[in-house]
Amino acid sequence: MNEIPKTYSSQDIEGKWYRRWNQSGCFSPTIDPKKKPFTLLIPPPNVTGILHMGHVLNNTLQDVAVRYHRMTGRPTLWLPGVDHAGIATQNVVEKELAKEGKTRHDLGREELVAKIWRWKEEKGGRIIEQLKQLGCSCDWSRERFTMDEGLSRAVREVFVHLYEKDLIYKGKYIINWCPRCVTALANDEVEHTDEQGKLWHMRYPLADGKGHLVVATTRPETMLGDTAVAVNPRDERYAHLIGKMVALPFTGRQIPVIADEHVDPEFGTGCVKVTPAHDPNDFEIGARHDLPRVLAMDEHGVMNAEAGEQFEGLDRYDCRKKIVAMLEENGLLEKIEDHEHSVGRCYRCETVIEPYLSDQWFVRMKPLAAPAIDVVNDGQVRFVPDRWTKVYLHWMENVRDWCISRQIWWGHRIPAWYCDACGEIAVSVDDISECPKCGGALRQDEDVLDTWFSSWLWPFSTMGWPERTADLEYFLPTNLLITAYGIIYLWVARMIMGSLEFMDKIPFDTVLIHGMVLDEQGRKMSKSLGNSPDPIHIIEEVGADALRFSIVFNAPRGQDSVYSATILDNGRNFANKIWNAYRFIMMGTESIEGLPKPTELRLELADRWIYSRLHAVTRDVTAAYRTQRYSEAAAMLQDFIWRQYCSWYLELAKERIYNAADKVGQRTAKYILLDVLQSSMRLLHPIMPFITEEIWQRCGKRFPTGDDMLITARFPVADESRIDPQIDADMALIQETISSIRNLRKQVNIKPGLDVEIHIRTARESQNDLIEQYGSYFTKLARVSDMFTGVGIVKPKRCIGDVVQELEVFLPLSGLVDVDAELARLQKQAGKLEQEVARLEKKLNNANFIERAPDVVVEKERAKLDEAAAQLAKLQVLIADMT
RNA sequence: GGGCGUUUAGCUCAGUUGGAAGAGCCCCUGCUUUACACGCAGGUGGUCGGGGGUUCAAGUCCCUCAGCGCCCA
Repeated sequence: MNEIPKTYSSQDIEGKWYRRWNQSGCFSPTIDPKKKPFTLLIPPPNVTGILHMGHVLNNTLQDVAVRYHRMTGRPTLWLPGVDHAGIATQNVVEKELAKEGKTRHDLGREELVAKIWRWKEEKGGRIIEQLKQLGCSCDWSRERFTMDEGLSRAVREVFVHLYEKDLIYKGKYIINWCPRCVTALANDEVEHTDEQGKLWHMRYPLADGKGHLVVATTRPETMLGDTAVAVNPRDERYAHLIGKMVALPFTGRQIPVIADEHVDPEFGTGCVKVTPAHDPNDFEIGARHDLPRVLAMDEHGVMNAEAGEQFEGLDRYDCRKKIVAMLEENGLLEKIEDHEHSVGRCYRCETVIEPYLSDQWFVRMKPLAAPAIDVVNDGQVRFVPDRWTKVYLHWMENVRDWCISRQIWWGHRIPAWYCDACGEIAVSVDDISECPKCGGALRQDEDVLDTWFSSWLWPFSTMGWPERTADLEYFLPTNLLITAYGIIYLWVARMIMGSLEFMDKIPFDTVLIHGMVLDEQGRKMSKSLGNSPDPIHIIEEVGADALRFSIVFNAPRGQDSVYSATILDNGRNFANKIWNAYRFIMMGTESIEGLPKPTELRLELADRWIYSRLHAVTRDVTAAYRTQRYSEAAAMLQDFIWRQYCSWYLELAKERIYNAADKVGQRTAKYILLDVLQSSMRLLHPIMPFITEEIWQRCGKRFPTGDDMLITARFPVADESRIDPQIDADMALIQETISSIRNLRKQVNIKPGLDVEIHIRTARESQNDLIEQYGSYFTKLARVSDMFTGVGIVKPKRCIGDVVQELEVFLPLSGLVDVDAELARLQKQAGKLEQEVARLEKKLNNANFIERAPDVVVEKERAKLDEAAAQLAKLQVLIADMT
């Protein structure tokens, strides 16, 4: 048996098991109408994505959920896929083009799209392979891509459906515009940071020549697009100005002073310049007051003819300089203040976003939001932790229309056609070439749809919709969605709306929101910072199991978690510990023939105790898995396997394993070691799938369970009748006494190999019986050669002592004792007890406490006081004897 | 500006219905004990951010202040 290596090596094991699982078909559920399925949808990663720590956390949690539920016998589906990530993917390919000195316009639309497809086939979806290395048990036979034929069909169906219901419209609106990428951006593609800027206070002369007013702005160049000045209607300072005209400097235009509720009188001067074409708030003010929209800039951020001759052709920042200089010259600059404000930048190229008025397609969100609010309010869809419900509802109740068009080529082209002859706009699921109205030629809209416009259909498009499929019938609504809080609005909320609109069903009933993985400095891990370690390197070094365990252990429910290399030690060490427990059992039980029947076992205290603990941990871990408290499950299992099974049970079992004279004892210990190990592997499998499968398979040769593979084996069911408080208490007394003896030995530096004599004064006969019956435990774990126990036992003359529960433990000494050190130890212990006693006495002397606290609590406190007082008295005797 | 979260051992963080605190890592001591030094045994270490309140009793509920973080505007 020496071929079992001393150190666990994940290298050969992980790939081997992944292939076997995959080949066995167990990742694909069998549809069984009699059984309730468990279904989980992957948040599709980008086709350009590579695995980072956030993915590791997100997908490990999903795999834990999936593996747990699969083991409970439910047909379990984890439906995987990737999305086409419009802007990101096109950018990757355009960058390659740029190296050749070309732009997309050199290739043309068709060729560029073909090139991106080729890139996708060759290099895209690498993350899928990486998820496999992590151990994700997705049903790869159902893998989807948002630009698959079926999903593309779904996108068109939805577009047409919404257009026909007047829920999609085309219009001019302010959107996030990147002048460098020359496209609209989704909200999530804009990164906001607080930056130090300036607030310019500008004087706008009144048209009647009677003075001026002052407006403050962070973007002076936008004044060229101003079409009004707004004040709050309740602001008495400016009431007299409302309705007057202002002479807008440098433009020759006169603009009105208007009153609008949304103006904050406290901000700046209380007068706000209104630029409807260049600011989202101003756009809304403009809409309310029917103001003209002057677009003073082109799509590249360069001032256009509307800006006036002297500014046309200037870059927006050059224009800003010029405006400020001219204001100064003309005495129109009141003052400049430092001002910290939020600046939006393109997440890809970091160019400052320009709020920009342009022609875009929108989805009307209010009508879709209403039912999606209801299903959350009435509990059909539940967020975990609950506080995210408020975040969701707040967004939903203030939802704005969704800009779905993007000025790029990679994605679902908008299925709208324009007839130049008659001006008709036709929308169609299938491509059309003739105007349905006049028969004239058509040209298709150049834009593509936002990637989220396909992602929001994910719950049903992946299952075959618009076809009516068996999958849809069986698996929808799905059960659990696990995702980070960053995409509650962008994805989660929209899926709820989409599913209700198109399927008339909720997409899932539980949404588990987890935190972000931060680096050691508390920063979000991101590609641009380059602060995420490569999880694949980690897997190659310590194994996926170690990574998974560490990350789950470290990620409490709903909180951000910090990743650093040191948290990996925990998982790696734990894997190694499990491996060595297995190794010992195999080596130790090698020569023991066969297995006893359960009825032939001769159970002793430690056996009953480890089963009591096993059933308790099974109960608790089951509850944790079911309620998505995965880090708690990890902690409970580590404590059970390491602290209880390895440190106590396994050590105690050694005596019987090595005692060939007692066959029954030997076979009993072997049986229980194997039984508890294989049960533990079942409990731990969802979190550490590879090592548990490997060990469980190897154990199975000696301890057959009838199951083929652990991945599909039954998850243990707790038998609470085997959780025995009396056994637990007896065992605790012995454990504490052993710890006490070890402490005493250490106190006087007795060599670990040396046997000692121990005297124990007990409080009751039953305790004598217990300790004497299990004297061998003391021999083994505390190196006790002779033990004297009894209620009336005399304290040895030269000894040190300790108090455990109601027991007094004495260790006789032959040599000298360091009296001072020993006194210090006892006095420290006594000091703690004195505090405890004082505290409890105070409490119990409080009439209010006795009167108002529940009787059980009072009784408990009284018992605590009795025990503490008794212990203290015994310690004081020991101290007195020392002096 | 609005909202949410967070502040517990040197570090990273647990702590489900209120009954005086735990883990991992670190640190100190001893150990090649025939599973494991990625280990074993023993040990040090916390006025649970400050203040106030409710309660017989608060890390746990309420108010307030401060720091940090995130989301929305």
